[in-house]
Amino acid sequence: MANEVRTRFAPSPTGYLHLGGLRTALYTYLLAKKHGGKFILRIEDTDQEREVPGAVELIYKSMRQAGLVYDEGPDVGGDFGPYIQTQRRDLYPKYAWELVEKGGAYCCFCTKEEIEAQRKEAEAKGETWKYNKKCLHSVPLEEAKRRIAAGEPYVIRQNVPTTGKASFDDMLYGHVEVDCDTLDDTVLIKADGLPTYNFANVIDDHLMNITHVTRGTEYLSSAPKYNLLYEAFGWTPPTYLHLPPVMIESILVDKQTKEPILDENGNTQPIVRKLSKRYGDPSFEDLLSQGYLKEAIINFIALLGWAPKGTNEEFFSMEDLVKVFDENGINKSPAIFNTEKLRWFNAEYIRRMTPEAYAEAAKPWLSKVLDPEKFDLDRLCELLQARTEVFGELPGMVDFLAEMPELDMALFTNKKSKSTPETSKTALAFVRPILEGITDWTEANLHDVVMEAIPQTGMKNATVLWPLRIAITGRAATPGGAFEMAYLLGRDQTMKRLDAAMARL
RNA sequence: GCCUCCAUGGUCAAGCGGUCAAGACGUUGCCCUCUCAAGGCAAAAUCAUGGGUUCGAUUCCCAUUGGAGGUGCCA
Repeated sequence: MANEVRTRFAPSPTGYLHLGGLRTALYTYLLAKKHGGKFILRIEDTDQEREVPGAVELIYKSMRQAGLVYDEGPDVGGDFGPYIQTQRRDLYPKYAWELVEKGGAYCCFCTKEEIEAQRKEAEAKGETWKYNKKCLHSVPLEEAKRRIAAGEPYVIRQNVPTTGKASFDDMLYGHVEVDCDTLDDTVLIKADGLPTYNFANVIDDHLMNITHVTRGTEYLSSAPKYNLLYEAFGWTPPTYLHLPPVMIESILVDKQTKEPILDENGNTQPIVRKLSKRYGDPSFEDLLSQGYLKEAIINFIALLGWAPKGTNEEFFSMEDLVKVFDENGINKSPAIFNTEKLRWFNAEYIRRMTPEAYAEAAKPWLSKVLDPEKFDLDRLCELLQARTEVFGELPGMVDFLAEMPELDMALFTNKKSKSTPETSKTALAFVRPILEGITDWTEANLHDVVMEAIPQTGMKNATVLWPLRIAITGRAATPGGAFEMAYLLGRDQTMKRLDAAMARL
């Protein structure tokens, strides 16, 4: 399989997998799978200072939960391992030296401090800083080797041509070309001996036979430089697919206090920014724990900045996505994460569940506030399914069943049902004995008996039923009407709450 | 500042020289109705601006404006 497509998702373990990363992983997976190829996970942990403990495990977990099964990776093995860059550390210098011998790179003995000073100076003058190739010109290779042998710290820099153009071709963005003189001689091997991303990605992608490189557009402007590296090695560059970032619209807040920063008129200021953990934007894990379905999240995230060709269909399982995915449908500009649409997708997936599956998913949430022994949770689930957008909101929707909330008497005044405290008082006085007379406390009985009696009052149904529901639930909105609520509460609770409300009217 | 990329409603978007410029979310109204949902129906809302090219531009080119990214011994 010489032409087998091999893609890789290569996160650095600096925290959880946020939605932008998840989408990159998803597209990378889909690209491989639609060609029947392999999807590989590689951990890019060459920046040891930024590494967060436990982040690697969290990545594995998130990938599994999302259904992004990788064919090769640190915890599943493969023929091109190791798949963690720090475990490949001995590999990189060898290639770097090969490049040095070929003239594509050189040793640099300038210290971080010297470089920093130069950069500051250039910045003060408003110029773009670029390393001046001092060590390339002033330190011959033999001398460099001697100094290194003597233990002097050094880095290896890419030797970018000073003239001409560098370019690459992207599946989405097409041909991208830059003047070499705008490019800096970036560090390939750091003083700690580890490679920078700039070098490691090229080496590893080549060594792992990666055919398609997918990554964020933050690499778009440095990609020509990577191609220079491929050329210097005499390697064929991979096919590139750069993906725009995912943004979120929020309000401007203080980074420390998280308090909104107001403008001169005292209003909050809307801003669009990249999704980030720093501001507490939800990760995949967060959304799952809030009660979003993974299928809904994946479906939503797939459609964020991408649309399938030739169809208006919006619902796709992972299998569907593999079939229908087409990189040409990716939008080139950043997409804004829209919580409303995610909620809708989630609600829609919930409505499409079988009642049994719904009940199974909902009961743990309901049990947080309701004793399963005391309530007919199956009936409650039936009522709740069409009203559930996010499972995490369930407890707040039903807690009034467990305990009667503080009754707001203003609720007895309602325009639509023509209710006033007076009509409510009358209505409740009328309904109470009827309810009390019902011995078989079923929803159907409650409904039939009360509905049959209402015409005697000369009031419309709502004028009688609105106050009843308010009296026993204390809520303006409930997941069902007066009869459903009365049934769920049971006879004792219903009568008790009714009496308490009547006493106050 | 410099470099790269991008630009259709509030959001996600279809479109790829001739369309009354799809669809979805959200919004608004109506219907249904014992509340809220769900469901049904309807509506408002988009081609950033200015120049070209063309018989004809949302579509091609240029500029402007706006946005994103890069400019690290971070990825």
